[in-house]
Amino acid sequence: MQLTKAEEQVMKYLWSLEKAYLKNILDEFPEPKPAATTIATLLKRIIDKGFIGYKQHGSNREYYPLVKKTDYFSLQMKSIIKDYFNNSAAQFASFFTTESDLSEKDLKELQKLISEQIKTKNKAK
Amino acid sequence: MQLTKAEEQVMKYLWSLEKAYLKNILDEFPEPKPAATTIATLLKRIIDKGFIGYKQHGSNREYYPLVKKTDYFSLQMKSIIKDYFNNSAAQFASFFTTESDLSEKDLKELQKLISEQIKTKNKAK
DNA sequence: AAATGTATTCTATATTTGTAGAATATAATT
DNA sequence: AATTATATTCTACAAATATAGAATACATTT
Repeated sequence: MQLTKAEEQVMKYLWSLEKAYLKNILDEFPEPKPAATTIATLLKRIIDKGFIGYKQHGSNREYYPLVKKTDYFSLQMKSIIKDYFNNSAAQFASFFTTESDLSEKDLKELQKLISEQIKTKNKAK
Repeated sequence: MQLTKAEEQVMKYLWSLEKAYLKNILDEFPEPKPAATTIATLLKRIIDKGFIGYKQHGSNREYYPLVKKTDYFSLQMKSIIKDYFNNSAAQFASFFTTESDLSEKDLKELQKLISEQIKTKNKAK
């Protein structure tokens, strides 16, 4: 299941905090802050969706992500690639490298990475 | 402004048709098709958001995208990269190449593309 | 133990989104 | 001219989402 925008925002704060009490998350929000009950509602919904867990400490809970940011991100990417590139990661990659306007330094960095990837693939054989 | 899921679906059909009357879009939908008025409502909303234009032909309209699919996609990517990669396309690219599990053939293809990119960059100097 | 700070749950409302019926309008067909 | 096909607008309602007040509960401080 997917997170809504508001839920995602809470997730993002939690990912950056790694673990947090309601208060800590509320503190992250810029003014005008939402009501604490709003955060509580969102936390509850995110828990129901299985993205957040918690440890009970007295009457409070210490929340922590159950899904890694990169994993959640991967899902989003897959959905975009499916929608816009006919499910082809290669097609996406080629679009991305030509359109993203990376600097020469970035491009060379990328080349190195890809070389390593290819090496790893060959080793696996 | 962003499109909602239902609006995006209509956009996708319109992108693939390039231009279309309501009927043509409706035809693209698989069974069970939505009501024609539903499509009409969505079209109107998308027009208000500025993503679609039209030419009036008698009482009908021939709709066409005002935003290219790749541009719309780029916006989505930017938003994701901003959210998950601290606004660094390079960071994203490196994550992507290591995580996307491209085939060796795809990787080599990518390398070629990037080489060309670098060449183009150098020419521009 | 009373007061205070914080969190949680329950409940509720406003807004946005998805969906479509009814009424209306125009063009093409009979 | 009447009928039919199609599209459009207006209106409406249901579901999902965003937001938060009221009531309640526990822990800490006084």
